[in-house]
Amino acid sequence: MCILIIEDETKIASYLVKGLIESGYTAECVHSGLEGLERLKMKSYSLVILDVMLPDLDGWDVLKILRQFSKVPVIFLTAKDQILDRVKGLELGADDYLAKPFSYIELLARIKSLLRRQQYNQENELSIASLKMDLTQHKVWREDILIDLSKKEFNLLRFMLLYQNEIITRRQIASEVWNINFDTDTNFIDVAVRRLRSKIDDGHDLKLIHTIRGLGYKLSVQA
Amino acid sequence: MCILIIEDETKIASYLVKGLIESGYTAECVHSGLEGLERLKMKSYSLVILDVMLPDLDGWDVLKILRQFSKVPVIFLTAKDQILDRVKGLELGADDYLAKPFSYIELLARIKSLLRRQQYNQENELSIASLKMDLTQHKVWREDILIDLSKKEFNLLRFMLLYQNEIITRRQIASEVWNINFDTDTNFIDVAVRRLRSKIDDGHDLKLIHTIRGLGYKLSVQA
DNA sequence: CAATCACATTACAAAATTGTCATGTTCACA
DNA sequence: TGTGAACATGACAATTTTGTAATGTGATTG
Repeated sequence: MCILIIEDETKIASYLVKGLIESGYTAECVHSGLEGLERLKMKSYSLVILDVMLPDLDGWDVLKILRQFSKVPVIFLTAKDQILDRVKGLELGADDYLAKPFSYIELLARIKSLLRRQQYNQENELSIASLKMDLTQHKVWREDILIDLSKKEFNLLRFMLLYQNEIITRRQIASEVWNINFDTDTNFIDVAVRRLRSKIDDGHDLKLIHTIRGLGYKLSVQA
Repeated sequence: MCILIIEDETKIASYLVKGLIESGYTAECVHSGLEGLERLKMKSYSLVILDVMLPDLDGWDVLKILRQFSKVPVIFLTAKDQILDRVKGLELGADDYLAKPFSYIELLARIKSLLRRQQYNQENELSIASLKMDLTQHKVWREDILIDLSKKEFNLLRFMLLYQNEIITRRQIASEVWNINFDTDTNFIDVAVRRLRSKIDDGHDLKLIHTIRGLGYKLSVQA
């Protein structure tokens, strides 16, 4: 949890660093936009607090360049009555704003909430056609409709998505999804596939799970 | 899915770009280490194919600098009999190797597998003390021992981890984990917490789930 | 074209999950 | 110190998930 502060007013900067460290974060501070970008390229931070008024590049430019290589959340510090600039910042991809002078308590609350949102929303998606899986939230949609899958169904579908457009054998499925590395005489995989189909393919014209006779199954748009 | 090729032999480079594009990837190519680093700073790639023999910086140096700001998977192209260098590359964080001359089919297989591993392993962890949760793999450990949680138990624990060190009320839990936004007269949350405790705290001296009498619960090291 | 093989489908039962309730325990305060 | 409120715990039942087995269906092959 390291926070980078880009702020040229040393009073404010050291006040922030001190406060954040007391609050349990690691905090570093630089006093110009270029220095800030340099640091951000070399090290990964959890969050950036960025002042608009800076000696070399201004905050907007820093943000614009930053967004070309990083999605790190940014809290902007703007002067009191630059409300109009909010639009500008939003377009560039800042995540939050705070007008100077600001209350430390409020800043801390925003940091907390931003880090939490960040952690939660790190999108980690697998998809094919209209089928989407969010690995982090453990959710699946077909045509944007949320589908409730059981644990085994979810794991099976994740495996199929990972190997989409490739034929996967029952043996592979048994090994990866059930951790069973020998052949069984039952058809539990067929049944599992059936159940998955009933949830993601039944009622749709475009089927995604295809049977490859004699080999196994394949998740793909075309059979 | 954009792949960056850093390779000074233009013949090999253009052969690779052509092949990868035919295989459905987007591919870009630069002919020196410095150029490569420049690109990698400015844009995010899914994978890098990096030749060891380069005109300015050699592959090892490129990798060393790259690893300071990026975790992008790298496949190394080394000359035939530099087996010893494998160790060197491993230490620096390369993900795979291929000895020149290489077969395109083999390269493609390695790319596929690397991208897959990458997608699967994007670690997305929440943790406190010896308790770890991997959101992507949907797994939980205490003291590195895997713990099997039910869906509700997992969601409850995720919520607690997200709000660790803060007091969370039954009302909040009901809302976030059960999507119940009114008060019920039953104690189902108490029971759920009990079940979670039995899996993550029972048998450990250091308890992580604390009751805050009159308010709710708190996940933390200190009560 | 019939026999067989591979897979689909359904039904059933075992196991796991989840919510409810009754009862036990602990804590705070009178 | 005793009493009630707040919480813990264990038992139960409803529900869901999961594996097994029997039967149905369609494709392939001799």
